[in-house]
Amino acid sequence: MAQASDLKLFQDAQALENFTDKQIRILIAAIDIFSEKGYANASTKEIADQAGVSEGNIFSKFGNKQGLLDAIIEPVVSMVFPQTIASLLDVETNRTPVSLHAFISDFMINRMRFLVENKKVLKIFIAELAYNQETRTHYMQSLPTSFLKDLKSQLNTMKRNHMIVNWNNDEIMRLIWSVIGGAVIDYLFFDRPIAKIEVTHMIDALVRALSR
Amino acid sequence: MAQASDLKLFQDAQALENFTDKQIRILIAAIDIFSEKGYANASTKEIADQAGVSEGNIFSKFGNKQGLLDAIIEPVVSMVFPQTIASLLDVETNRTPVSLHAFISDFMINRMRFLVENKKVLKIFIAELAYNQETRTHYMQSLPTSFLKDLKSQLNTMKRNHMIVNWNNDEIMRLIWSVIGGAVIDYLFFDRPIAKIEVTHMIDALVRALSR
DNA sequence: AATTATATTGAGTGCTCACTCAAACAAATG
DNA sequence: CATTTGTTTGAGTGAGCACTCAATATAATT
Repeated sequence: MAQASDLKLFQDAQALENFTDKQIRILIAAIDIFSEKGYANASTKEIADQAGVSEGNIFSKFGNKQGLLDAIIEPVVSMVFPQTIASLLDVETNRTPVSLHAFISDFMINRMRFLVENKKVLKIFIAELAYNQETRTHYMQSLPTSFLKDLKSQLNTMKRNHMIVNWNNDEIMRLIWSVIGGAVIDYLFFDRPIAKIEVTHMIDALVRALSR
Repeated sequence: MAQASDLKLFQDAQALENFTDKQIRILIAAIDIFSEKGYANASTKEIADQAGVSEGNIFSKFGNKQGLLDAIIEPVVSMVFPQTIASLLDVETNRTPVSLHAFISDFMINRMRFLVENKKVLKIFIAELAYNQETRTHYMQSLPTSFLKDLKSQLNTMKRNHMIVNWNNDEIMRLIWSVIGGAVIDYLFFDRPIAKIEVTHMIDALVRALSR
């Protein structure tokens, strides 16, 4: 069911200011339908009907169908990565060098909260990434390099202090996002709730896996 | 680029016997195009052109567009899971109880080989699973319960012998397929090759993470 | 060679789609 | 109230889509 709370990300980004009531209803309906059947399988007529507005209204505000998708996805990429950096820097300033456990649990808890708050929108984003090469390269190149640099310098410090395994940074990062991603997909696509104890387990597992 | 080797799975399944040369070319073209832009964004005209056949030929053999997708995906579900069972039973008969390391490394190496051999077809399958709810429930319910039962009984044995952590089986299995899946997605969707050393690292990481 | 069976063609069909645009409506401003 | 500015409408349009089918080519059988 379509809900105004699916717009959490837009509120945070103060992106709703230039939208009328009807245009917001279009966004809600589009998020709902895109997340159910995928962008390519959704028609603008269907979205307009569910939103209770005329089809033309979609185009006068968003230009075309792709513009509607972009309006939904843009806040994801413009907020996910900066927020993650912020959370990392926060850990870093508290303790140096950061403990592996603190590093991983902060990262995980932060991202899990974000996930739950933006379920449908993230589902659309992930599905679209899986679906075609163009979208993939387009959005991945916008992944800020500063984000990756901060993460990697953290890992390098921990390696120097013999706190973690001496793998490539890419491998370490992949292991972390694999474990998070597995739970995310289970939650988003197979409706399996994530219990608190499971998050604890995943953190412990990652700490054991990466400790040296 | 479209290649006959993309049909590996079909050869294994002896599924090519009832196909003519032109129909095989249709399959190759469809695998190529579906994996690039997604099923919903591909047109039958486009597939026919790339295969160098008439559009009608697609429909006389496969009935409709969905039938073409089914013909591509069916061998995946009918072979992936049975093969995995076979590999597991193979480990089991060699040693009882199986060592955690043997269990995980057999599982991983087996699945990695399958992955590399069926890259494009798996990409289509995964993307379609991500894209719409219907496909997801349709294919997941065909996941043989015997497969899961065998896996879980293995895990229970290892738990009884205090070889692994005392989590829910679902959690343990999710951790394993998360780590594998992360590498799979990196390989399939972001074209990152998987080095041998990385597989070793992943196996070690899982053993450390799950050992008790 | 004649006949039957199967494979392939490609122009044609109806339908759905994203998108347009002139007109109607509403809100704000002087 | 009059005018401007912005919003919303919905019938209409052309393009592209999956799919049909009668005709033709090819292969198999007798």
